[in-house]
Amino acid sequence: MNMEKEKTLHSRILGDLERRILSGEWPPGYRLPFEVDLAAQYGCSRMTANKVLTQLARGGLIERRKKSGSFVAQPVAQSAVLDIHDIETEVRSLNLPYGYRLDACTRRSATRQDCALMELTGGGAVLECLAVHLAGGRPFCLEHRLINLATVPEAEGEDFGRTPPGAFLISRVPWNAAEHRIQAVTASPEVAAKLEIARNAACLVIERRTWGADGPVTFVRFTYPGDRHALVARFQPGG
Amino acid sequence: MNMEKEKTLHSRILGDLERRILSGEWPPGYRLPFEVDLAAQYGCSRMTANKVLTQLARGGLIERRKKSGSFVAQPVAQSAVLDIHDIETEVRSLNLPYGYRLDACTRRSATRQDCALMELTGGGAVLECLAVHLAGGRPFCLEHRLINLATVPEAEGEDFGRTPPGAFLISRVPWNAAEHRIQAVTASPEVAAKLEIARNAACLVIERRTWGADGPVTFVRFTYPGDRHALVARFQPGG
DNA sequence: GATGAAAACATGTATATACATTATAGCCAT
DNA sequence: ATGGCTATAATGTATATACATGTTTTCATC
Repeated sequence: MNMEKEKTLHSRILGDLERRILSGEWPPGYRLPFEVDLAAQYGCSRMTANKVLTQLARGGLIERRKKSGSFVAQPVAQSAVLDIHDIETEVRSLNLPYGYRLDACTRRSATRQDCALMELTGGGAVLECLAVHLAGGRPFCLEHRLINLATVPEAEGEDFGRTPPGAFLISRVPWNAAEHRIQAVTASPEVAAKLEIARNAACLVIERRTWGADGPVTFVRFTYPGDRHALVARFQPGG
Repeated sequence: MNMEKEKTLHSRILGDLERRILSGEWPPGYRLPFEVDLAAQYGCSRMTANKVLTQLARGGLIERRKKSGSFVAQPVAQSAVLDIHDIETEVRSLNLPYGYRLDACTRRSATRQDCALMELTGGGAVLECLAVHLAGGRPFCLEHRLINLATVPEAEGEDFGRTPPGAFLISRVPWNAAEHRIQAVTASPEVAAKLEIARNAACLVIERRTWGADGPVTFVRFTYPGDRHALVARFQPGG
């Protein structure tokens, strides 16, 4: 498991400090040596010590305060990194042929629910798409998407019958923030029918809200059959 | 949404390059200026340009190759950061009193299933705990945990009747890697009874495997009522 | 022309240095 | 005491420099 070679100076120091923190030798709240002292202890320059401490801080293992020093952070949360892939990629990595079917695509004024889902304030026009992603001819997941036409007016002219809106949006619309929400739900009769699974089967639901510089871009809800899909995340302190 | 002040030199440059990449002005595969050229364009030193490019590379937005230069990466995946909190913290942040009940705690030789769950190779002794976390007196989530006694021998003497094994492990055992697996499942009759939910209700299952320097440390499966719990992850390119 | 050595090149890492920023401690006058 | 000033200490950022590392290109030799 531990395949790091720690070949560079600062990665050796980083590993050493990480070990001290993670082993509890330096408990939460402990003040670690100042940059100059670390530099002296390891026989390196302050810049190198700074780089190490900066990375530890970015990784959330320590907290830095001017004048006071650097402290081991209280372990409030494990932050795991979740790679959320494009669905076509996901399907193809299972060695299954990918397919896509657009069920509906309508333009309308944003309802109150639309506004809530996209965290829209002003209202305006939205595009709503319902689609099914297929793997090996069978339903793989459902997509329910709202696109804010105020920030993505060019989406109105697009034909989403062949290419999923996700691919279009990823390649054409700049965005700078996203939020994911992962839940388990019981399949409604409609969802069960579309996914060709048993009624009341468990489904994994991933909702994503995306923002660009000009406000909300899109909201999308993916619904996967629960017994056929899992999200995997990994965590390595300090990366 | 965009609350960044970009006050330092390299964060301004970083923001500028990010904008160019995310807006599509520099498409995937595009070779960005060399460090020396960037330094010249922005009137800064090569070290500053290097820092910016290094951060972009860490964030996965670009890929760097010696001699060849730095290239905008193909957007293979959105990497979202998921903060997985301690359950007691999670419950208290809902303003509910936290409770905990240990249902079973047995020591045994690792079965084949135990080995598979923990990715153990050699076998050996394990500790298995079944517990319920309560919020406001009602079941909040189930915990099913295996502890590898080969790497955590001191767990055998612990009394997990009061404090959950997770708290003990987090505070006492060093670990350096973890993997999370998130799924939706249909509640079995036993699970439904323990969580006091309807039979066949959807549940969110989070499994975590943890490794230390000496091999697997623990495996834990948390089962939440699907309609009462969600995981939230956020993503900001470049952080 | 093929092969391999050498030069050129871009990034990777580390150092010494400088100055900016900011929180703390101590001091001084009221 | 107390309010506010200043000195100080630690981190934050940036620069110039140096050498290491790994690729690609060039070029001399066989």
